[in-house]
Amino acid sequence: MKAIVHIDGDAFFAYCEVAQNERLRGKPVVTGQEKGIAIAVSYEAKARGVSRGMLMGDIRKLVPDIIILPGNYDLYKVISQRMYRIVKRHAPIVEEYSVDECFADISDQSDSWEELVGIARTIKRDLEQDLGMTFSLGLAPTKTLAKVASKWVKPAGFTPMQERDRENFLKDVPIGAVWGIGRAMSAEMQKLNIRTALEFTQKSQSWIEEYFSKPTQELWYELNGVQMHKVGQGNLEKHKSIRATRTFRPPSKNLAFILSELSKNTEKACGKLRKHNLQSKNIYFFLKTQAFMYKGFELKFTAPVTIPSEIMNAVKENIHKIFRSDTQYRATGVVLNGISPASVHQPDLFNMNEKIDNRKIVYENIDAFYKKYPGAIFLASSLQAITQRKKNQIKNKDQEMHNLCLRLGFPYWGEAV
DNA sequence: TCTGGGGTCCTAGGACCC
DNA sequence: TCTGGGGTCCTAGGACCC
Repeated sequence: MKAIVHIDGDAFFAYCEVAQNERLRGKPVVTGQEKGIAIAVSYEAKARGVSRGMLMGDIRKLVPDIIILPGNYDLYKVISQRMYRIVKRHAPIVEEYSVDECFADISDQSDSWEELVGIARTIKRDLEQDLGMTFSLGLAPTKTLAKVASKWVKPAGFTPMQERDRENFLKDVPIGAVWGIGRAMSAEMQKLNIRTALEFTQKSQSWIEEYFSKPTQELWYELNGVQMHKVGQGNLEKHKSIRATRTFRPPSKNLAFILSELSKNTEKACGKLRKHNLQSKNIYFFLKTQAFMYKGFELKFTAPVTIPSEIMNAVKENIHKIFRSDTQYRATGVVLNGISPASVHQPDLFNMNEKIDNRKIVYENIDAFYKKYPGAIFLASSLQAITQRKKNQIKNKDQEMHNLCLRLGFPYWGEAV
């Protein structure tokens, strides 16, 4: 018998804060102070009308005694790792799906449904006792059904879904609420007169194969209780790509400004790359137009890179392939693909290693310095992006550090680096 | 919701090759 | 070789997720 548990932390970031500070318990709490919008909302705050994405100013008006906290992502990560450890005590196969969610395959633990339910309950009890916060769990024959089940009762819910009650659940699930059905697919389903998950599952296999592509076909099987997606044991640490993007306002058609935004994003992405001791070979950079269209270009390096100025030189050479001076852009982004551990050093033919190594040493120093004074160092090519923020009166940590940097007379690191 | 940021996976269609 | 058919590889962009 297939038995998959889906485990979902309730308003995870908010209750991590509560678990760390008992005085917050029972009070309305939101995180996201540094972004100015609510990122996580405790159920006490939800009960009083606060929702995700709401502006902090509006929240204060609505709930004067609200507790607003900045995100503490290191803390959430530590608690997340404890969560995985607890689940792994009871299940051999655990997929770390996101910081607050995981799947566990307990199929082989027992042939009795009652016992499987017992195991899931034990996982829930241990999580809540050890971590001081609540979780919602679903137990079902496939991952997709387990997702439906864990959402059924929230917060602190536990919902077992056996094959025989599957249809009873699915008749009340709007098709757009199913994991894997987004806005576009949802609209298509409406056109085909499919409103609920049950209606979708009742279509014939041949009909599904005619109308939908692979991912949606797999969803059909999953919702019909046939496992298509195994619980993988992948670790979130192994990323395949690293990305940095930023939206700016107002939109711009100024090439120099856009290049400076790309430079900023490149520095950010490379910082993350070096922090994880990785290197990248394929770098994709893109512009996002005001009309939400993307135009991008992929740079392929023969030897892996970790250093922003090398990338920016190539970006500048190629930007004209995607940039149109008559188009307004609202964001830029840089994606590092082809990632490998930095220790795998590819010797290159032209004996450039010495030069590269010197730069690496400089950047090792920069990374150490950055830890002490976040935001204090950046490429000269990022300068315009930073001064633009000043114009926009955006007060944030970066800006403060920039001012501090000016006051203290730190040098800017130019492209000579 | 006129729309943030960081990820993954899929696919149509172009390039290239018999 | 004005022109068929079919395979493979690659990439830009779409769709979805948290």
